[in-house]
Amino acid sequence: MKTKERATISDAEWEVMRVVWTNKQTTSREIIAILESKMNWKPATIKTLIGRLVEKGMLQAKPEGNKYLYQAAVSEEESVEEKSSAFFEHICNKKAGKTLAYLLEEAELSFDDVGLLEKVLQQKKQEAVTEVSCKCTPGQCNCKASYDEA
Amino acid sequence: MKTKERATISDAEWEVMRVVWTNKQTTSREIIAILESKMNWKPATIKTLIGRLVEKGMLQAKPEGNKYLYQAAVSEEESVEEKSSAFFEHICNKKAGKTLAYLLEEAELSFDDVGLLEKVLQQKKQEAVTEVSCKCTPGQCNCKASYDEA
DNA sequence: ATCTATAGTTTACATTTGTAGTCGTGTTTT
DNA sequence: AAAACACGACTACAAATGTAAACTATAGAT
Repeated sequence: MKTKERATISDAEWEVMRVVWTNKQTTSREIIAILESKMNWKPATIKTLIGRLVEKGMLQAKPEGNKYLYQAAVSEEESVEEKSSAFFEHICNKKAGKTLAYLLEEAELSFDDVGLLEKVLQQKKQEAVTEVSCKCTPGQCNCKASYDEA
Repeated sequence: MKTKERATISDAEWEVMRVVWTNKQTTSREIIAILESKMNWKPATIKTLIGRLVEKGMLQAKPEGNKYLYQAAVSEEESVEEKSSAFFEHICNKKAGKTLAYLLEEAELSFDDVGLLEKVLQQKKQEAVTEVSCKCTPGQCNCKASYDEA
């Protein structure tokens, strides 16, 4: 049924991706060096993850002598956005605002961040609606009756 | 190594939880009625998910005659927060602000939401720092050299 | 009292994920 | 050249997840 959608990056694989995203062009040796202690993984484990990421098309492996140079085939932004969107699919649209407020509270922000957020928020204020539309399947959220919400 | 952490709610299971969170007290019949068409799941599938959620301690099953009344054993807020925190562990602290800005842009917000967010943001402005501390393992983000960032 | 619809329990099975060992083959070192 | 090593490929294997059939007990219908 699935529209041949892009495979997802698992948590363990994500650790590897972060290394590759950080080091544009890297080797398995370097990835292993960076993750072995942080994750307490055996080199073999990391090799497996690299292999899977290549299979999934998330990593590109350029032959370099008898080994490979790895580089990301998907951007970090793109991936983060995908993962976060997936997360928001778990909650009702109407709860997005409150959830964002929560995340905001939890975050450590710089003045610049706050500035950026203020700007975006100002913009959102323009497009703000009186009532966010709930697209949930009946029975999966309590929005349908707008009057039963404060 | 893991501190006997609470099991997680998988995506499929999450669908069931949403029904239970919405209907404080519910029956498998109702859960099935709600999800069968939305998810294109067979009743058996939903029964399995319910069973697993009970095992995991996410659902409480109160005997009611020969069947059960199900209710959530964990709150939706708590669960959403856990899932979102897990997500933010995937990115460098320094990127949290930009990511939030992205999420904000993507969200459909009401005036109330904007108001709430403004309030929270004002508060964050107080506690804002000049530079967010990066806690990443070297090699997993580019923050270490604060001067190589604009 | 019997039949039947139903809810829960058990079993099933492929895929994904986490975690890793082994093997073959070049590469580096001595 | 021989030994050691490094890297990718292949294999392994348990747990989690998605998906569901089969079986069982039972409450309600007739």
